[in-house]
Amino acid sequence: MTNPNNSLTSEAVAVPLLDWYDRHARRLPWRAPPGASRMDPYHVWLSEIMLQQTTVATVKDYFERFLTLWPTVEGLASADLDRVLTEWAGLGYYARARNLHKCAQRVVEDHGGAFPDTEEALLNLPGIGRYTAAAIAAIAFGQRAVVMDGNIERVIARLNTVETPLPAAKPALYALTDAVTPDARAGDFAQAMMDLGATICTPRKPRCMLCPITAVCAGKDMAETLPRRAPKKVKPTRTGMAVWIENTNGAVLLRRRPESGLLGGMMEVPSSPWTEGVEPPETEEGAYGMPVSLAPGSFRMMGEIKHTFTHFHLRLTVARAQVVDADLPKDCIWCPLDNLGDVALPTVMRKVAKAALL
DNA sequence: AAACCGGGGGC
DNA sequence: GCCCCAGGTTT
Repeated sequence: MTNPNNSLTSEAVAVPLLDWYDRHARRLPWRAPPGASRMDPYHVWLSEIMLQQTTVATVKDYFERFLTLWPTVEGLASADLDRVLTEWAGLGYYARARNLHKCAQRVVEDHGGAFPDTEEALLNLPGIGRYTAAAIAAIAFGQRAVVMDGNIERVIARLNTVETPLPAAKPALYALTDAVTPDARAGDFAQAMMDLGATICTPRKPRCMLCPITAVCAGKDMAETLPRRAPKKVKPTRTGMAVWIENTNGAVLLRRRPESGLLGGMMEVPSSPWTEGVEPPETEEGAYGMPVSLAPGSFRMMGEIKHTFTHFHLRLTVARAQVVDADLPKDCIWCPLDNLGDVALPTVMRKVAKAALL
């Protein structure tokens, strides 16, 4: 691939970068120690799915926990989806967990339990897009693949002073990444670029003085301003009221959300609809009409929690009440307070629980 | 193009 | 503490 600005070669970038990587590579649970045998594709895949939209520090414990529970892809494939969602709780983007489970089953059923070793075949698996297919091909199978994620986009935009805003700049950034990707050690190169982006070539306050490739970086004097981005949209605020309903056995009423959409398949504290542009409800009238009768006088306001999703802010008032009688639909359970840690509760609902129990 | 979450950094 | 932000896949 020709180099569009005709200045940066793979050698000028990859040699000092890989040298830095060999000396400073972070020891991570999913990374082979230097000189060790190749990583298990199952481990590479699991870590890459978790690392989508999620930081290394957050992923570490989840990764080790998943491998303890399911040491092989066959084990994960035969696990209950609800168990996988429970273990995934807190990582966010729960469609990833559903696709993870589906992908494990496809690997077992269609590929005899072995991950395919081409980008094209990997791309056909659920939850594996362009980035993850390239990363697995390079890291697990030693192939030359062009790996592009947000960190690498940033490093490349700065190296070449690309001033076109994202996402329009993506094709140019891909070509520039292709131009500096070496034939050998493409997997280590990709990991080195991502490490560099995470620790040195950071979005704000980049540490150019510590950068192993600062000598060949065209953008080092304007690094913090790159890459440029199209202006972001403002998020609206939605409000509602969540009602923490307890029975006399010390259990709380939880409901499973629909399989798809926001927090798909996760458990929730029942709440009123989340509506935009109104003040959060503070009376019983705002409560969701669950098929329960509440003990007279047991309804109390417990405070308010805030949470932000991809496309809106949420303010939920939290109320607490005692139940007298209930005829629960199938998607509802009574969860003993001691078992709250063992259900698929997303972070926003853990905030609700905390407010209700204070 | 829009939907999809949570944690961490900067102030 | 409170913003503000970055970040792949699917539809």
